[in-house]
Amino acid sequence: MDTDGPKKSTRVTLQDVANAARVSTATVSRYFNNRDALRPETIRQVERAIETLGYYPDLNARALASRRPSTLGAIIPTTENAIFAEGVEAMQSWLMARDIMLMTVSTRYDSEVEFEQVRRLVAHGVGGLMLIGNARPAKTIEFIRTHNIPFCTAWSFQAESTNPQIGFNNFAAAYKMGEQILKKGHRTIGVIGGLTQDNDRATDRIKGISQCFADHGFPIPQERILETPYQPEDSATALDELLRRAPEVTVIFCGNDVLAAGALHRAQDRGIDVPGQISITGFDDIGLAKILQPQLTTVHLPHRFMGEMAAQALYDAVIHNEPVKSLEMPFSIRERGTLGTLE
Amino acid sequence: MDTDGPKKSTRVTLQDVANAARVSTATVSRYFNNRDALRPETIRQVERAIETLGYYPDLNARALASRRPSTLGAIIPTTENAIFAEGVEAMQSWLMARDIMLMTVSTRYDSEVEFEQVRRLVAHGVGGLMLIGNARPAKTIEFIRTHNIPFCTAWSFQAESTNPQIGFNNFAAAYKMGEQILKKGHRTIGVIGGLTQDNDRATDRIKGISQCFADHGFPIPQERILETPYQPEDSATALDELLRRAPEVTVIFCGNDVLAAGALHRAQDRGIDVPGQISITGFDDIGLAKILQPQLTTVHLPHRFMGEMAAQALYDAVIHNEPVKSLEMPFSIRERGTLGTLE
DNA sequence: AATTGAAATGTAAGCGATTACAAAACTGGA
DNA sequence: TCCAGTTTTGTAATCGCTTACATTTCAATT
Repeated sequence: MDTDGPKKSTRVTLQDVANAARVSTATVSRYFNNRDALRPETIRQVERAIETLGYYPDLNARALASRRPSTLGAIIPTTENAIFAEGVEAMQSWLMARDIMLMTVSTRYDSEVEFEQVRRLVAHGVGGLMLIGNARPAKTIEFIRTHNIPFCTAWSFQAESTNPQIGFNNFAAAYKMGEQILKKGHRTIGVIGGLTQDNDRATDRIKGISQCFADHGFPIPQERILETPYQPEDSATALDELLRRAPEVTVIFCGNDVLAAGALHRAQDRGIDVPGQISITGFDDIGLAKILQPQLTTVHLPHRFMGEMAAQALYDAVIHNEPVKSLEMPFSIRERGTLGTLE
Repeated sequence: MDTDGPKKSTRVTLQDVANAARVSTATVSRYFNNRDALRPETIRQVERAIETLGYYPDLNARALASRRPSTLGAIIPTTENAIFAEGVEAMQSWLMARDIMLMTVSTRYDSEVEFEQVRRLVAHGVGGLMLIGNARPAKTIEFIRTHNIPFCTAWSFQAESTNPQIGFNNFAAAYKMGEQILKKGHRTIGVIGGLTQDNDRATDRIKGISQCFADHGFPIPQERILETPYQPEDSATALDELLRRAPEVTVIFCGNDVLAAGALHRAQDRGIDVPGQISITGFDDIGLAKILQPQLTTVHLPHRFMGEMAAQALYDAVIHNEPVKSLEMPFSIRERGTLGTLE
């Protein structure tokens, strides 16, 4: 069919450099991994050879020979909204500075897909894995443990979990937001949460707000708690449903900022003033929160910091063989425009 | 210097499977790569061995031995807003189904960083690369070409570029949006574009809208064209500046949806009705466009399709040694709420 | 039963690196 | 000058896989 000759991109190898520098491959290898063991004179020779040949090491071959992985994996529910982007980006930068590549894949919130992705990443040789949250079929963690791969979960910190976790307490954060809401005078609340199946973050957030209101004497009736998929449209629909069921609510606690955006949007569409008639709160504090009109009152999380900590933990585990230890991240409420005071 | 003990996660290897199945490693390898060459009987044996041992191939070792890469790279300006996320996600899925991993890294819109990332990905052994747009220092493409790595650029299609491109004509799309704006009766326009340095998309979009208005007899004065970084806050500031310079504008063309969101937000903050007093248009049609209130009138792009096409092109190049051929994607205007009619 | 060619399998040499271990080249006393 | 101890370098095995080539197996002919 085509006449493009075979690709002969003859890679420059260690051997080539060794030849050019008139030393052995071991010496060139040492140049990269153990430079102190070399005479300055030798270093210069090798340096020159590398320079003129334009050599750079094949990181996969290195990983194979050294039994030291050059990649880590991050498995997140979705890349299409910003919730995880910032944290993963921070992770990536941190690792990259140490010559480790982060392979990021997504699961579309499906734990079977997640399992598949774990297998794939392991096959691709990642030395460690980061997963989101703790809720999933046992086989996934079993698989990882069986293959002796360091891992941590993130975006969630649950005292009861045995996973190494770099995350925050979703329950407590939601509880705190609840207190804030109560402080503003609200007593009648509706909840639009994410799907709780295999999602401990969604679950804990709903639990947190529920517990808070119950503790203060205003338990939330079941029919005022809705679960909905992770799309603004779904959230908009949920808002309609919620107002149908309980038109008397004065505030709506949303499981995350995207849901809050959808609810806010629909409310405004229906001519409902926010926060005049109804208040709305979000969770995560992604960039979106500040673009909305009014700006979203939401729970702020240290995404970048969390990403870096996860990176570091995994790195230490893979390179220095340290156990991954859990770390609880702080959170805080960001008061902006969507939570109003009720006289 | 620390005493990190050796990691002893004994991997199950081809050899192990071969032993268990009482065949040679070549046969087991054939099981994966050339199954037809095997007797059904043999296939079953190998299958059983694989099953009981829980074996899965080391994709890096395979890539090394077969000289067939198992990874591709995508280098995008940012992962933190959704502009590229959807396309890259589609790319990823497409490739994953073919056992190829996509390594995605970001440049923060810095072409030096981009160059570094290219080097890194190449060192990590990617078989092909996707970059965004055509504007960058020559050395980057030279480097890629020198190393004989198949590549394509995306999100931009320029007749004058010699790169293989899987993208759309930003100039034409902006021009078309201009016509739409004119059709609504607007004559006095302001432009908030992204930074044009090393960014052909931002450049072409500004050129497109400018050309359109000029062609129709309403050339846009230089002072009504602003360039701003890629953050909603910057765009908000730009809006202030624009209204200071030219309070008479009736419509603002924004270089992308994020900028449009920022401008919209600020306008509303200032009590300006959109689209009553001022119209705003976006570009890209990311999820955000439909969350805003009112929804954004913007240029719709086939993100997923583009991602898949890029994946396919690169795949064919890497696996079947075909040259990467350019492909122009269609675009369309999505009329929503932020572009009003002027009587 | 012998022959033969195709089909199935095995042997062993890489792929591009790292790293025990061995050998060679320096050191500085005695 | 010689020797022991340190540094520096080289040799060659190895990582987990693929694949050219060699060998064996087997069914179909004669």
